Amino acid sequence: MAALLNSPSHSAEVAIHLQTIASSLQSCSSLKQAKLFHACILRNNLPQHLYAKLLLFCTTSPTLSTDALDYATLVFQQLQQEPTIFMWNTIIRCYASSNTPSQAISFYGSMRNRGMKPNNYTFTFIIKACAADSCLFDLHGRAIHAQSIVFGIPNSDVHVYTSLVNMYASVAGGNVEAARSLFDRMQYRTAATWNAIIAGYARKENIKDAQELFDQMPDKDEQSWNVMVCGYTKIGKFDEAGRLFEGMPVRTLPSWNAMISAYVRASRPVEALALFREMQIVGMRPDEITVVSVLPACTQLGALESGEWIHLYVERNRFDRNISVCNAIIDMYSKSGCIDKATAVFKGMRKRSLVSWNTMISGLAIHGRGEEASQLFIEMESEGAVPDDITFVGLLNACAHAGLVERAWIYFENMHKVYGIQPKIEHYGCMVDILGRAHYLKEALKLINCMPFEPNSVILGSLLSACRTCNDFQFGEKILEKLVDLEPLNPGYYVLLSNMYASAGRWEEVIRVRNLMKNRGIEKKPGCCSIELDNTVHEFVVGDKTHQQTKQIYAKLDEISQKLDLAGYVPDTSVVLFDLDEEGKAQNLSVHSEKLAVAFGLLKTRLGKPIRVVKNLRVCRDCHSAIKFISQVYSREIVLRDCNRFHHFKDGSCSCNNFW
DNA sequence: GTAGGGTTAG
Repeated sequence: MAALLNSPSHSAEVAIHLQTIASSLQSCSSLKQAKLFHACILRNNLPQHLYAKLLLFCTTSPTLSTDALDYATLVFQQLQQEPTIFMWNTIIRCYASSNTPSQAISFYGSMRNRGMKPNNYTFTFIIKACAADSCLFDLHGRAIHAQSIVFGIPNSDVHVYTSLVNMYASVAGGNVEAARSLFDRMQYRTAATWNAIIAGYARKENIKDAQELFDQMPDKDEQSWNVMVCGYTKIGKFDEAGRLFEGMPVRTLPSWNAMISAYVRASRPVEALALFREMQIVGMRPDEITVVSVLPACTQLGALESGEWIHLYVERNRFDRNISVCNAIIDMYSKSGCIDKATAVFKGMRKRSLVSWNTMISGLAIHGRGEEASQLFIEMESEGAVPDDITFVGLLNACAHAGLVERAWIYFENMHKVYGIQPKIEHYGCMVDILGRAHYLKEALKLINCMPFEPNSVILGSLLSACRTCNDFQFGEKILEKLVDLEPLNPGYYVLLSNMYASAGRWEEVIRVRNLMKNRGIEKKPGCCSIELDNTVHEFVVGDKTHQQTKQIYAKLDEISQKLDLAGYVPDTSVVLFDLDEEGKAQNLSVHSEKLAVAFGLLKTRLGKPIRVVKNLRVCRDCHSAIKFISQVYSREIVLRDCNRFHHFKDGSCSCNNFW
């Protein structure tokens, strides 16, 4: 090829090489090579049909990069002659499955303007584009269906009609009934047609019709089973899904991926990880999708060891070129307490998406690294990334966890003024939170009053914590009652209310609230802590005695308690809900899930290794103070994730500066 | 020389 580039263009010589070029293009594997061929075509003034080959190559490489797509577009736009229908189809097909399907429709528009008549291939591609985006469907879906009839596509065309069935059945604003009536009128159907309509029913959580068609389907293929598995997981019927999964003739990679992602979506990370391990035992190799699906399971659990293992797997298999994979790893590390590792992955990425920046900024925020988050935002802008509303949630959270009131105001005002993003209720929530923590209760109220939304439970919740910070019990009580009205089944508010009365010593009120809960059948969500050791997650609730090593754990607790006494720790009994005497309260505190998990961590890990604990609720005030002491007395770094943020305990203090 | 359906995303 290089020889062809340099040699003078003798038409005879070129003709000899034509065949070579055409066949090489098919096996050519990099964009760089494609460019070389392009140069070759230009240099030798080779015929137009080779451009078709070139386009085809650029757009069918196994992982279609945006670079290849951009390049193909350039080639297409610079064609000297009018493109053939094949070329139009090639470029449209490519955009239909890209992340900008609207471009496919634009190209179709130009094609029509230039008088080119679409064929059956064209329709499958533009229908696919409409199926990918509900806005596109709303704008063009039905019109394109009508045009297919105008241009003479018969309903015996199984490809076009399957695409149509899929479009109506899958798009958010479509309807399965329209898809069904097309399906019923089709002369020929393939497995793809059946799967499309069954998936449509399953997506709409109409498992009955899905199952009925599945039972009628003549030749089921592997995908048919996957569709049903997904359908059952979607409505929470994991037993049924599991039975299908176990019983299907062939379990393909998507089958495993479907089950794993379903468990993760249902917040059942333990089962997701178990399946992930099982698939490797049976010799199924995880791909990028598996990894993106399973990583949030590690994130949910704070299961750092499993997460690290997956990171290693990603590097070995070169999945780290995939932006989504990296984003999931960054999120896993930052939510598992390793913000520095998250930063390292972020820095190592060759290309980043908006999600990458947002994930990193939110990660820094939950670790209280407000300055670094702000710095990253500057870097983000200098690299030309455009922030969205989620970026600002991250930035405001960063200010909240670091107590940066002034900076928060600037972001809040600029988001509309400079970036044209209307603040949503979550942004107001962040601001109320920030103002409240800084004791600006009046300003917080003022902001709520001029907000264009009705205050929801999040806003009221932030206001409530502001009342606690400012010790305004009367106002706090009012807000709480409103919250209990707003969400009468949320146990958290009753507990808060009860706590508030308890700390004021108003025990009759405490009993009244607790009876209210009882009468309404509401149970307090039990606080639960988990700690991962040797790839196993151990869970503890208050006063837990179910662990195999309970005896040792309680002995360790005794030892801790003695050492803490000597160090000057005094239990903060104001946090106890019940009307116990002081000794009883201290007893209750000493077996909180946080302390059990930390005791177990001290027992089972060697000196110098940080102890990582995850709590499902907010960390208790007394445990927070006790763990500070433990970090000093035992010279141990303890990283605790609660439902809001991270606490890094070291040498007797915590990274949150007592803000949480 | 192009086609249809299933699995991911803060």
